[in-house]
Amino acid sequence: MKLGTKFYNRDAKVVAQDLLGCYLMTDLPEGKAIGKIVETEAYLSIGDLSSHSFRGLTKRNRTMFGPPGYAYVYFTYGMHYCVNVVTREKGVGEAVLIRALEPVEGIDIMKRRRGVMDIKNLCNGPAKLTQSLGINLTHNGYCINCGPIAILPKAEPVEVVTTTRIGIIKSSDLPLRFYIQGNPYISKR
DNA sequence: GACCAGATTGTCT
DNA sequence: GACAATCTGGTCA
Repeated sequence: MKLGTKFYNRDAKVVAQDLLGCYLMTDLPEGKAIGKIVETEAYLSIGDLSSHSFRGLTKRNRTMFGPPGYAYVYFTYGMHYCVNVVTREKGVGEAVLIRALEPVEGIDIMKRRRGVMDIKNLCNGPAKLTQSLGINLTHNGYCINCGPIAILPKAEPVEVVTTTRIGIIKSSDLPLRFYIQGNPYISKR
């Protein structure tokens, strides 16, 4: 079973919760790397001042306004990449930011790419997991499950906790951050 | 463990 | 010209 357009073409806050427990995989020449999604955040198109899509379509965020089920990768703070999954129909501008993974496969590759030995420190942050999985700007706009980036369905149901988002100033009071209850691999702060 | 500053560049005002 | 959906390494306790 594969997660199709129907799965992604829903409210970002619904998709964000449903993605918890699913597996994010990259299959690059270096090798395969898989992690379980344990933390996400939803970014909406209306009333969400911190969403990149809030000010309308720009060169940078055009992927967010594309069809659902695509990877939106952006560059920030002069040195970091973050991955999102686009939700809703083309032109809406909603996405789910993937904030943390629990390493499952290809851990040696992740360690090499990160230069860190501690497993708990490989994917517990949005910029860390992109580095571990080898994701960069060239993957922006890729269709998920038709390229080197794939998302696999969850193996078992998970217990979801809802809180406010992290690392932003505007609209930081909205309850749009979700993570798996009790999982040791989430980012903290 | 908690708090603080620095890195570094694309993008928007 | 200012700032950003962040991380790391330092200091102090």
